[in-house]
Amino acid sequence: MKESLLIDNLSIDCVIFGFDEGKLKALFIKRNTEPCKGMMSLPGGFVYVDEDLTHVPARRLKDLTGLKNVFLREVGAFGKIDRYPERRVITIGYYALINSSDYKLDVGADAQDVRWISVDEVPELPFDHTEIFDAALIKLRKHVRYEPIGYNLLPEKFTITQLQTLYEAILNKKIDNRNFRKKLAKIGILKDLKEKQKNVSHRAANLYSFNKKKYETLVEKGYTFDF
Amino acid sequence: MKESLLIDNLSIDCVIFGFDEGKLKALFIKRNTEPCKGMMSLPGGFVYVDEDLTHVPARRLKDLTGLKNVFLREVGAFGKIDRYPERRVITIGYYALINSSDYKLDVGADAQDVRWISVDEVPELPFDHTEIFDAALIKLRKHVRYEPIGYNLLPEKFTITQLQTLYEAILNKKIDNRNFRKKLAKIGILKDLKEKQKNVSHRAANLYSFNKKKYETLVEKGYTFDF
DNA sequence: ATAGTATATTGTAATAATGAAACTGACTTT
DNA sequence: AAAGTCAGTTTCATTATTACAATATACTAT
Repeated sequence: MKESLLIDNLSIDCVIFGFDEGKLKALFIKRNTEPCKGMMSLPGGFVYVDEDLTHVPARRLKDLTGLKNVFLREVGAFGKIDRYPERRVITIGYYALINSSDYKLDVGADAQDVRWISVDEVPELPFDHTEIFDAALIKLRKHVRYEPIGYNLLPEKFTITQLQTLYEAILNKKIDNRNFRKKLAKIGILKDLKEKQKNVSHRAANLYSFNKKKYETLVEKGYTFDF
Repeated sequence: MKESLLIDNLSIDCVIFGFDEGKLKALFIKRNTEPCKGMMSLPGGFVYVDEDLTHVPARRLKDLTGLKNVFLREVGAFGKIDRYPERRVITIGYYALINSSDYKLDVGADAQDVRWISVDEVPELPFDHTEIFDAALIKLRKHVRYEPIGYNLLPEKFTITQLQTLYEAILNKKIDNRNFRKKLAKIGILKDLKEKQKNVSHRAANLYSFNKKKYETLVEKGYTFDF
């Protein structure tokens, strides 16, 4: 049985992004302890003395959603003197990208304390969580332009239209479909699965997956993207 | 007299970049306490309980170089279990850009414990300082491509050739002079000072300064750079 | 089978950015 | 005054980006 100590002045907070119904959303939980009991807030946690810092958000994600090997990026350190009312606590913010179909919340009665909220409908948050959330969204928007990390928000197999809708949701602007496809074709990091969508009431779209190998080769060669 | 407490499990470390003799350099200090006494290392420090986190690197810079209002960016949090041998300490890395002509080290005898070292000649460093340094350099290279932060490394008045040499040093590649000038002219964030270099043994170059106002206007309009 | 509906997919012309060479300017050194 | 050195401009060919609309396909309803 694990018996390690928590470091009580250092925490992490996580902005967990998902993509559903064509919208970019984030996962919030209702606080069940004081201070700020009852408010929706970012999932967070403290660091064990015998635990690497980067392990903490991964552990928290696993506890909350059951998901392992989640895509995680650091947002930054937040350390204003009075950010946490009880005592001096410095927190490290992270964002995670998950495929929300891997983690559909029960809409039943018991799940009231965990909610997906569209990023433009986020309510008032406790402590400096609004600042952390805003910083995470800004970083995501920057990162997604220069690295193909958006795939982490989609299922294994996806259509080009889904991918475009995702980019439009994150960057909050319309993208020309023909140019988008041309750019993707040129970069060549999509693997054509030679499969079609099923059970759709219109022309079925082709399915693709992300070609990670190809992407890593390009990065080594110093290739740079810009969506 | 200030009598506040240091938080002993949270520190900051600073990669201080300067540009001199056409080379990108960083400032290192020789440790005068154990552990690792005598090794060159990144300047760092601990956080006071009544001090905002972001104030710490600014204070350290001021103590070390006398410079205020230095350009500072966060690199990230470094929190491996055994990164610091004595006890569990998590550190936040920052990088700073300073105009090294504002802070010329005495090359005399007393300054042996502080040195500018070219970024491709950095020696072995204690703890995880190599990791922090590498991360800082990677971030600088990324940031400099999308924001005109390089100006912080140059004197108030500079020539376009100096600016180009700076970019070449940071990005470690040759840039076409004609296109570099065209791009600058188009962006229009340089203010032509209508002044010339003096005491040079060739045609004197025109001097410019950075037009911060213009830059901020462009950013508001959503302009994006790519050098 | 046919028409209707909804989404998938494709091409072309105009414009802008880039890369490369040849030339002029201003000052210094010999 | 001739030669050297770096500053800065002009021009042109090549390549990349942008803007823009018609056709193809799969399914549904009749």
